[in-house]
Amino acid sequence: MTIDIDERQNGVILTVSDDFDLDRIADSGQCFRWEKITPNAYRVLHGARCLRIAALGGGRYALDCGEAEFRSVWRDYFDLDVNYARIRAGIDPAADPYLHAAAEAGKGLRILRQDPWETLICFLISQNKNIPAIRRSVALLAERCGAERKDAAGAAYHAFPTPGEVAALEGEALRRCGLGYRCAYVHAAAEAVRSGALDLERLRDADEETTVKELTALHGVGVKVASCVSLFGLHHTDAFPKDVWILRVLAREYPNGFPFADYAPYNGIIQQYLFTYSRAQARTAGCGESGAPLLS
DNA sequence: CGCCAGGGACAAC
DNA sequence: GTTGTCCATGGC
Repeated sequence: MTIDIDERQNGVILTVSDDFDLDRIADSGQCFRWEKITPNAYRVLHGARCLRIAALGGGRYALDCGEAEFRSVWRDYFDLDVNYARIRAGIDPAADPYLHAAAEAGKGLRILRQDPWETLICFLISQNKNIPAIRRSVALLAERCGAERKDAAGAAYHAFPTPGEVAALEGEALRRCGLGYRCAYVHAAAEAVRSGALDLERLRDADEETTVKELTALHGVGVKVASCVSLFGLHHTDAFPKDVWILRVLAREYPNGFPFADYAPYNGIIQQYLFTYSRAQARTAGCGESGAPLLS
């Protein structure tokens, strides 16, 4: 696997030999602030930053940032030092044809290294919402209290708000972001991070048991949301969030249990293939499968 | 309109 | 430990 950078006048040209499909990542339910701006380009909002990235075909991408910013920020964010094709190759099609099909269908997915604070708030908001509704609430929150900035093209965007900015919001202002009963959860989490009572950076190198224990101490954070923060915000690639779609797959395809030992420490990446495959199949199958009961 | 959503708190067994 | 109910709101 190789990545190459070619600096141009208004950005860089990135060439990647590994899995990297912008549409698959944007629709994977791990990030909620990617905006599709043309059929093959996105505006990617990450913390206080914004990047335009366009797929040119043949593993080439145009990014509107300088080489230094690419090396210090975006290379890490897109997880470009991890070889996803090699991880997919570890799936034995004979041993698990279903997972193999899911990984083939999900080829191009990567687990972004998002900011843990932003990830915590996004997944706190995510509970009992569908993905379009999560996007909407997160965008409203950023518009409400995130600093207004300009991207490289001069277009405005809002930075993801800081813990202090969210903690300072009045209850009514939070409620207008469509947060419903999650308002108190979001406010308390912001205060915990602002005050230092919760140190997310310290969890980067913590084991999974410690991570889940500390995160679930927050009101409104259960094991599933904690696992999402772990996987998408702390890059603990073995974390395995179980939402309604994954529970459905586990019940239907793995009635005797999922073989986690076979894929450690990449069960989180495997989980992402199963998640997107499950949702894609429900959509193509029409309304038959999607409403199926969770068990049997 | 009714059902569902990248769930979790809480009470009741 | 497991199960049922409720939560506020929007997508489809």
